[in-house]
Amino acid sequence: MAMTLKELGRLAGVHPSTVARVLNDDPQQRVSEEVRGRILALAREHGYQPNHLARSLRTKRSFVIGTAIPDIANPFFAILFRGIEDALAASRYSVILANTDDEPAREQGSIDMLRGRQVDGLLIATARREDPTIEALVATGFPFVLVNRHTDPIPPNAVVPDDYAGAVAAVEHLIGLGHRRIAHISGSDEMSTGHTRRGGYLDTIRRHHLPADPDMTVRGNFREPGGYQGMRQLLDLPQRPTAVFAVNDLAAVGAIRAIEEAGLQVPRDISIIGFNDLSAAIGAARLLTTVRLPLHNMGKAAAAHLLAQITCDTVAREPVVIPVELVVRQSTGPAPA
Amino acid sequence: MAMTLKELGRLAGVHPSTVARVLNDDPQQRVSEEVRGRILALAREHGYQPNHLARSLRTKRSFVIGTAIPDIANPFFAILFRGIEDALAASRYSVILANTDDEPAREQGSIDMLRGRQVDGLLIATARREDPTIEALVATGFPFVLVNRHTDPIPPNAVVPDDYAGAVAAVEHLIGLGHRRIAHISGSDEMSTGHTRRGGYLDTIRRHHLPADPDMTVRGNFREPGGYQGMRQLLDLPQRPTAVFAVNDLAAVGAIRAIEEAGLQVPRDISIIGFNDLSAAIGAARLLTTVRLPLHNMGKAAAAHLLAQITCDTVAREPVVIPVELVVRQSTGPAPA
DNA sequence: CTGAAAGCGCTTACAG
DNA sequence: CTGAAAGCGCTTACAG
Repeated sequence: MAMTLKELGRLAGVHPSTVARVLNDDPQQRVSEEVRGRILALAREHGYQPNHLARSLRTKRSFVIGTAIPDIANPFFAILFRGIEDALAASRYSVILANTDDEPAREQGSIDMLRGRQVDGLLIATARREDPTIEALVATGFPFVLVNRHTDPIPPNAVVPDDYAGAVAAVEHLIGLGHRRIAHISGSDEMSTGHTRRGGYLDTIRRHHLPADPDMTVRGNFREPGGYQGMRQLLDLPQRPTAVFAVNDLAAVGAIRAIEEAGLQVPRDISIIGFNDLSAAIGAARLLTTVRLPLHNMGKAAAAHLLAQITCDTVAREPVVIPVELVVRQSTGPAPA
Repeated sequence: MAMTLKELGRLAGVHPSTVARVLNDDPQQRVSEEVRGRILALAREHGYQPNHLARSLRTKRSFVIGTAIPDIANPFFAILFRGIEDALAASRYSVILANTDDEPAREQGSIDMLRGRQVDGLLIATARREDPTIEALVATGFPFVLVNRHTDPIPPNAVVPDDYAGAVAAVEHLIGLGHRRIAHISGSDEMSTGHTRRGGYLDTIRRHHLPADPDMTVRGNFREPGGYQGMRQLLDLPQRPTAVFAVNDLAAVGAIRAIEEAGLQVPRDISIIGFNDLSAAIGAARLLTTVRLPLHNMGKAAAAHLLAQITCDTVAREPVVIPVELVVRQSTGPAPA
């Protein structure tokens, strides 16, 4: 049986509301030192822990944030989530996590569940560019922020990577190395990340008047097997690319596997560049040239953005676009002669 | 403003308790079809979601489980946690996660925070063999289960890998390949996993009358850099081992990196075996011989064990020991002549 | 079949 | 400086 204010009041011989005042350090009204000391001692002795449920019901603030994530077992989202949890814990918030496996019905179900649990706000990493669930959420005025992926057009309550600049930097790096047949293993066009990176790739190819052969873009899925399959397709082309921009590191790792299986070498025969820089998490990406995204920081920034919205009751005016940075390692090199 | 029972009652022209009865499908007392239909329609129309806070306060069941994890960004714990979340979600429980970074003070703080939030039980993946925080928790009678790591001696409310059998199988595999100088890169002896695996290694070495040189056990830390450093130590030995049992896959990957950096080859010069089988998560472990632990299932089993304890109000009589299985891949081979 | 009331453990405006 | 009361949104035993 957990200790309550009422019981503590009984033991101290005072009214429960007096106990509440000293335990909450109520700035309005002073309590005599004698009573305060007695209560504090009793609370410590019995290890009193306030019941957050009751407090939340009364104050209408739960200090819990809900997070919808495609899959916490994916290292990308695990690191993002760690950033979120770190920032939230520092502000005394807790987080309830729901995995959606990128199924729209589960995104909807998770958001309903989380709101039923009276979370103070939502961090959503599952947005598709067209997302009726999120459109409906906007209409309710409930506080939330989109992280990593945004709906179209980008709303002010979003914290996302600079996908476009990153894609441009990646492709220009390859062009700078002399490559002209540059392919792209894309993600899904339903997500802003996949769509924007593909756009950056295409624009850069065209701006440099390189061949924009439709065969040079193959569809992956943000995961290792998608990169592997995509690369196999590219290797089967009559004229294969000399360089590939993969939508993320996992796809790049899959592509490298396909290349090595085909008896070719990276970067001697084909250069590969990824996106995110998960080298610290996935050993296979240790030597990968990539576009570094400060993932843990992006999580912290998203949490901060949401807390600002909740506590200041203001709506953000601008999305936060996280800068990315080219990291040249050993998977890219000069175009073969 | 969220819809409440009271408001719904007002709209339907009935008492709030009647609304509660139909929405909760109260089996005790029947409600007329007419009233029931009216209420159901209204609830749907207004998207009524019950307030879990209020319900939990009243019923003293929050349907929330607290989980203490060293670091969700570590793929091992991310996969374990995914199993936990899957099992919990299937039973309509939510989970609040706290990262402790293996700091005892944060384990204590997390458990206090979680209990303050009135979770129905705790899943603890941060136990040390001697753990005053957990000892104190036992004394309170609060429901919890230890997962992956246990306090000593192993309590009934634990779900852990068969560390001992796995270590024995790993070392016997190496012995079967003809190795006699077999080293161990250990984890920490403060954790049951590290301690038990080291015990299994030593016992097996001795049972087969192989040299049990103290230099053959080096201390790692369950992570890649620990494996790397440990292997460097082993390579510096006057007589280096021909095979190494690493406490887990991450350490094994680090060991392989050290071996390759030294210009040697796996398994031609040195065989390496890991533990866990994270090959699906970390590409670098793709070809690693290891002891497979069904991690996702262990998470599910731990959650089930806890839910049984909560709903049946019975205390488990036996710990659950998850069987492990040797997976032979390409990092182990015959001892060099 | 439905209403009225009590109470979960807090917070907080109102008295005195 | 402290008490008494109301109320957050539910559930549930008690009436009728």
